[in-house]
Amino acid sequence: MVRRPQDERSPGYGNQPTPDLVPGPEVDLRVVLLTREQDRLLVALTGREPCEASAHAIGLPRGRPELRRDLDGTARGIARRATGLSEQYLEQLYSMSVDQSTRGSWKVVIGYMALLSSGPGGSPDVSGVWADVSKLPTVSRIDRSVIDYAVVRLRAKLGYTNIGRYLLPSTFTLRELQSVYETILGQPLDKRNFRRRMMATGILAQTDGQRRDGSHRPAALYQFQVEEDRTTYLTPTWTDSDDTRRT
Amino acid sequence: MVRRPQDERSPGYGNQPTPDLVPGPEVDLRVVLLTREQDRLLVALTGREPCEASAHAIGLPRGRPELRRDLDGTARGIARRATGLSEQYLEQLYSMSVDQSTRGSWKVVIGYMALLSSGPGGSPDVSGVWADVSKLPTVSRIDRSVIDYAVVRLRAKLGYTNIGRYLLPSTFTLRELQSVYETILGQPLDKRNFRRRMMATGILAQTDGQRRDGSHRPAALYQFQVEEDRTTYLTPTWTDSDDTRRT
DNA sequence: TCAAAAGTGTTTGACTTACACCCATGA
DNA sequence: TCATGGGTGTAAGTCAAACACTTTTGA
Repeated sequence: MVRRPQDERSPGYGNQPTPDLVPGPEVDLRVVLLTREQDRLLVALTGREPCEASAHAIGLPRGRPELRRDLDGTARGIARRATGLSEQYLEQLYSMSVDQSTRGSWKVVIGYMALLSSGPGGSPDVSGVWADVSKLPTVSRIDRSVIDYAVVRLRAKLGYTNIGRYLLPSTFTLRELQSVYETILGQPLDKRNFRRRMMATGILAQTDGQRRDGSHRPAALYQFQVEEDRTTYLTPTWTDSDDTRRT
Repeated sequence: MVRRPQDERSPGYGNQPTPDLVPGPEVDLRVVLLTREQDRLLVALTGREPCEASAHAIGLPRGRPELRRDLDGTARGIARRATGLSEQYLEQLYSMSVDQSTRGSWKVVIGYMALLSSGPGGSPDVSGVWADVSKLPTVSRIDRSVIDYAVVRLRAKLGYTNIGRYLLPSTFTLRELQSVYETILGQPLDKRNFRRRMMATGILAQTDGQRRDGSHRPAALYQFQVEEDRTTYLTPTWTDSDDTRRT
């Protein structure tokens, strides 16, 4: 209950050795670009340029912040550069500090997840390879952490959002939608319960299209009716704006 | 299905004007320190030093990354400096880019949430003020966003974790626990249903202590039995380690 | 007519909600 | 004895899970 309005503990930037003069850590963005193909979840990995300070030949598309773009814009640019396409969904994952022991400093790595629908012709092109997330090649520990966490988030968000839609083309069969869920969750789902649950959301609309896929009954094509309500995604929303006034 | 193993799009840092030479954005940490007192959720706000580039007299405790500490450690240091106590729970919220239009650049603001239990003597001390989150004084738009998002996250996590425990002392009555939930959710809860739900988690243990609080029946004191299973918190876990080898 | 995937309902148990009274205590 | 908050149980409804057969089509 006692409250000293101000005391000798220093507020704000503290009293360490004039921190205004130290340069601050580097910021490094890494994007986990995910797509789906034939019941596998694929992540885009690009080659490393020989000069880069990485012990691994391959890793997540990455980049530094660009002066004329905010974080999301930079991440989008990295995704675009890797695939030539714009992603359908982008979400920031987490920022972590990475020790650069040899330099006696560390940097901030900001992870992003981006989802890309597999078009009718299979996986989109990428300047590198699409690797199955369940059979990853050797990548750096950091890249590995970011990829693992992206999958954890994606899996969790399947439960309370319609994030799966961003891995599908605009029209799709219910079986394809179910496959997205099964691929990400890593377990089979009951067809009837799944269809009932999806229908109960009220955002699926049957089109009059059909897909003939073999010597059996064709499947009805569906589409999502409305744009997603982003508030259910529990991602912050703000205007990217100034809160300083001087200089 | 077509995959070019490598093509002319540049991987990695891209071909923009030698980004290795630009200094990169500043990194700025802000901590939403929350505690609970008498059915109000309080956030710690500290005074701004006159030289600081803020238009507001008061705001979230903040700081720059420190060379010998990682992000979480820095956030903990900021919390400690503001309260003199160590927080019970710390979680990174989100990183956002903030336009510093007047400088033609931007910085990265990394938000943290920290929870502090109100001790037996009321709110802990703070070098500043504890403000009711539902009646915030004027703070910067960024601080406001970070605070709002912290409350959103806290509210969401009440649903699937026991995060509320970090706002309580080690022993507490069920009524106090319920009050934590009611304060954060902003709505009253049914006493019987709440108690049943809490008991069903199996992590509450009744102690043989009691609390006499007025001219009525004393309440039994409880405590949480085990340390929290952090995997339910959906926060990434990794070893803070090197992934570079050269220089 | 056969193979293969599409499509369709019901039953059960678990969980959530709403709701009202007695209990122990100090003043 | 009264005022105050602590403590308890049941019934109804909703939601999730398990489960099997018929339909449509091309070969």
